[in-house]
Amino acid sequence: MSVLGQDFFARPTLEVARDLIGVTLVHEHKKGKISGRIVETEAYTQDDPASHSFGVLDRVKGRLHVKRRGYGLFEAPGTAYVYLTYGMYWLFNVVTEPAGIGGAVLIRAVEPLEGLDLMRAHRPGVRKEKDLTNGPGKLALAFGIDGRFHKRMLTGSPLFFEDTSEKSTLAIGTSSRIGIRRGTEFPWRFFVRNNPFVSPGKPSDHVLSGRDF
DNA sequence: ACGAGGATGCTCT
DNA sequence: GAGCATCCTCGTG
Repeated sequence: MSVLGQDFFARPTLEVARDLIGVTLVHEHKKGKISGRIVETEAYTQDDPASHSFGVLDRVKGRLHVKRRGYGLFEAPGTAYVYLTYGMYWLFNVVTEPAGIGGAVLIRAVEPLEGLDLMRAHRPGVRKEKDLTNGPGKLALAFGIDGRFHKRMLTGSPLFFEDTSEKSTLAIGTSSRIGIRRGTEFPWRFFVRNNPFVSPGKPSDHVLSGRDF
């Protein structure tokens, strides 16, 4: 087991998204340790109409405007990009590529490993274990991740990624991404095949699988 | 199992 | 004012 450092994230976004499958997400929470195995991710790149970084550079004529949404995607690799969607749910991303290039990976689902009691406390009313973390908004709630983590470095405590040795045996599928209107033609969602902890959402182009890795 | 509809607030046009 | 990288509840089958 080893903690993933900046060099892991300073690579092409698609590679990072694929390689994060099987990695353990750890939050050393004040009330106890929470962890889960990542089973679903999505890649968002700079030249991607679905990404918050899309067109940001052009619209300000080459100069980044700090207040604009998407600015955080140009931060150093391994930085958290956390934002509120639908006015209610935090979505947790990790910034990829060298600093100055706007890419990130959305963590969409994990399989709970440690801190199930804390997850349940953060997700009152949830009955089945898989419903604790089988979606990007759900896992943020279960892990206690919110806007306070925006722009924080994810290469050490309290929130970080831990590599494991069992990854190579995982059957990884791909599809178009979920919940987007533009960029639906890109198969940039990665997930563990036949894993019950993957989110129930439908890919935006209604094609269930691309090629496998 | 699956689909429709509402919640809710920030960003951008 | 529209759109949003979502989730929950409540229908029907």
